[in-house]
Amino acid sequence: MLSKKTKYGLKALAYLGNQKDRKPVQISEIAAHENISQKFLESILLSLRKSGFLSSKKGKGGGYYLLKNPDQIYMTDVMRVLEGPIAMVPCVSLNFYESCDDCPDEARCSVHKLMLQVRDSALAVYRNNTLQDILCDTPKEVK
Amino acid sequence: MLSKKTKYGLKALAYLGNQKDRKPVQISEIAAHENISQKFLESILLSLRKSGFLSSKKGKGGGYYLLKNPDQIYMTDVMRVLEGPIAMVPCVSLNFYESCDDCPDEARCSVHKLMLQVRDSALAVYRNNTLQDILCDTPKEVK
DNA sequence: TATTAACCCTATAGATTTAGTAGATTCTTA
DNA sequence: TAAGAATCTACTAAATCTATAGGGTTAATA
Repeated sequence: MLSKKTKYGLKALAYLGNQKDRKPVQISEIAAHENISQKFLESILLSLRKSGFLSSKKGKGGGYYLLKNPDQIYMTDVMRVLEGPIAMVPCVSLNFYESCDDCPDEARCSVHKLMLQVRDSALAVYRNNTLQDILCDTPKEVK
Repeated sequence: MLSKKTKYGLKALAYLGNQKDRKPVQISEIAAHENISQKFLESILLSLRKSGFLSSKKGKGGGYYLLKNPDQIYMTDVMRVLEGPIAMVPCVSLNFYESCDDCPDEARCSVHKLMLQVRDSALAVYRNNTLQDILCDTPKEVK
């Protein structure tokens, strides 16, 4: 299951991506528009800022804004920050690899065999989508 | 993340699939061989039996055995029983659909747009794999 | 009839998720 | 320089999920 953190994070990024300009948007506006608990969203936006997707401005007229163009923001990176590993088991993870302590031989492990394929297929989707591609009214171009 | 239930369930199915015949195999044997908590495995095998993948025999010489040939056991079905929905959000689930109460328009939802692709790609993998395909020493045939 | 092994029910520690609360800090504007 | 607006930080808490343990019951076999 996708965590609400990821779901809200994606929605917030999309909301910012749909803005005409890059003027700061307040947390309260995003929260209201996307039906998100404001305080929860606050912590999500913070982690998106710390990982370099967003920047923020304090004080009056402040808020959050995208640091890059939507077509430069890859879902692979966003998902890894919000949801964590793309792989469903650590032993097939590219960025968060860990061997299973209960499994004597990865090469002969059924779970490994299957989850490797699942990881690759998910990765293909995330690599093929930028924030631009999932904005509303933006039909996905076939590459 | 893949739950241990699913991981153990897959391993148990694979263990049974690797047997030469279909004689009942005891829970204790599978648990020992695959490093699984016996009690936990018990409940997993029970749910696999109730969903029609396995059958069991009580008493001496009893145990669990596969009801079908490994090449007739599709990962799509196994995953749905063990892990639940294949989709990461209910609003893109084929078998467990639920609309999001916080989302006014699915067609214009970024999360929906992305997760639909992820579901399809995962589904493609699960549909293309039977238990036979993930057994050890069984190279996956290209279809 | 004794043994064996699946079956079934209950409880629980621990982790994770999803927030809510309170206050501090920083920036902008008047 | 004061006031207000907004982010930032830290602590807490409820709710759920996960993984496992315990113990008694039922059915099959020898």
